[in-house]
Amino acid sequence: MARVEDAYEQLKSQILDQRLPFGFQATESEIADLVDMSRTPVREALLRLQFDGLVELVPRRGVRVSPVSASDMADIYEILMALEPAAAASLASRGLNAPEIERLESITRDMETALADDDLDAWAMADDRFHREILSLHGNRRLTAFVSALLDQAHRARMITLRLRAKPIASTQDHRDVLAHIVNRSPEQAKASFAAHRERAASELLAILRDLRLPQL
Amino acid sequence: MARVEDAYEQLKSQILDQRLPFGFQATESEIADLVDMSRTPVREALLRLQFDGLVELVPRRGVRVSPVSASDMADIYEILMALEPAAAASLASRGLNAPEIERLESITRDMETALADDDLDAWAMADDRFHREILSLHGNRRLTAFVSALLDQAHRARMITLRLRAKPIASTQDHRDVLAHIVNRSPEQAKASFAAHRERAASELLAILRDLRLPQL
DNA sequence: TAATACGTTAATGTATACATTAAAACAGAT
DNA sequence: ATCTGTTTTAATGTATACATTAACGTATTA
Repeated sequence: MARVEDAYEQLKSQILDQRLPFGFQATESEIADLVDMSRTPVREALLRLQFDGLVELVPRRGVRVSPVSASDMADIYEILMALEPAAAASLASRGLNAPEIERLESITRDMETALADDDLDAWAMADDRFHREILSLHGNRRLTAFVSALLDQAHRARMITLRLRAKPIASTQDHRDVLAHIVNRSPEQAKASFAAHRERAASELLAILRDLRLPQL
Repeated sequence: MARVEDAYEQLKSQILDQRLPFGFQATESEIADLVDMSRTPVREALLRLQFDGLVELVPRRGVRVSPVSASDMADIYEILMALEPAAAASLASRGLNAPEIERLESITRDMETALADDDLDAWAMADDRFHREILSLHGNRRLTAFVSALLDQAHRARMITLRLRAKPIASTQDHRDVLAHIVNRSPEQAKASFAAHRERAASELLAILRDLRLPQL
């Protein structure tokens, strides 16, 4: 399934970095031409992207890159606020070994460095890696796959709002706190601080989306 | 997409009621013959079932109906324990109108009746409907779709263990409690009782699976 | 002019033919 | 007899041809 995988990755990365912008529409044949293969593997890749929530296969009209509305983002953050703190608490209660701690430490340091350097792209990347590393350490494959898809869906909106808000000093500190609670094996505090982290992120993001009058990006 | 939908529904129902048992294997062509259509729509249906976690497309060996191991069930219940209580709390905090309450009441009564009649199949069906109705009332489409898939995955294991355990008196009372807390608009209590409900269900189920030495069903 | 009915078009949905490739079977050699 | 290399086979992966059908445009009529 090299072709399917290839089409999937190409299209996904183009959607995530907005080379294929919100609302972009095309027929299956056009997409097939775009990635230079037949409709069959392209269709399969598009179905996967639809499951990921990144495109919609609109009957008769072709494929549309899903817009991300404020209400979508609210739904997504609601789920993240339930799942991620639970995963963090579980990690805190099982405890991490030294290399595992170092992985999270390293990502957190990268984030702090990026913040100090005012490198928002690097900051966003480290932020993402931290969240994904927590999932990966937790090890529930279903949870990882689902949350990962949600993080991808949120990605575009976050990149848009990243430069429209104050420097993410608090968020960076949040990560530091969450990590400390996990390392200290304090499940309840890890959960609470992660929930607070997401709650802040959600309310900031939604406020910006609404202010911009971008209910539908 | 009538064919895809048809194949998907046929196969899904056959998997859920174990006419296609755990570990059943077949090639795409055999499945296509089974449902009397070409491989194309069948393949698409199988991909959906794979996303649902009900089958695995094993390269070169065909499609296999996913076994449900104790560890899979543990993963599934862990997610349910984070998401369902959150949904119940959210419902409790927004409040339900009369017809919405009546829907949940009616399902709960059905469950109590089934328990009194010793009709375990009817009981299981009402149990399932209660959980799905909570989701549906909550209205987060992503959450509904995901949890719904998890409930389907858990279905087979639950049906196997249903007759191997004591009558589900406590679970029935749990639903009654959760409903009361939602109606009373007590989010924290709704969340706590739902979590307790799932915790009990999970530990009973996992204990039976392990006792039966069915780590892999 | 507006509305409706009909024909055309273009997109997906489906079937099928073909290419690719991994596994199995077999043969030969050590 | 076993291991290895090769051949065969059979399954998926892919391309393509075809069927179906919804949308659009056009023409006719009220």
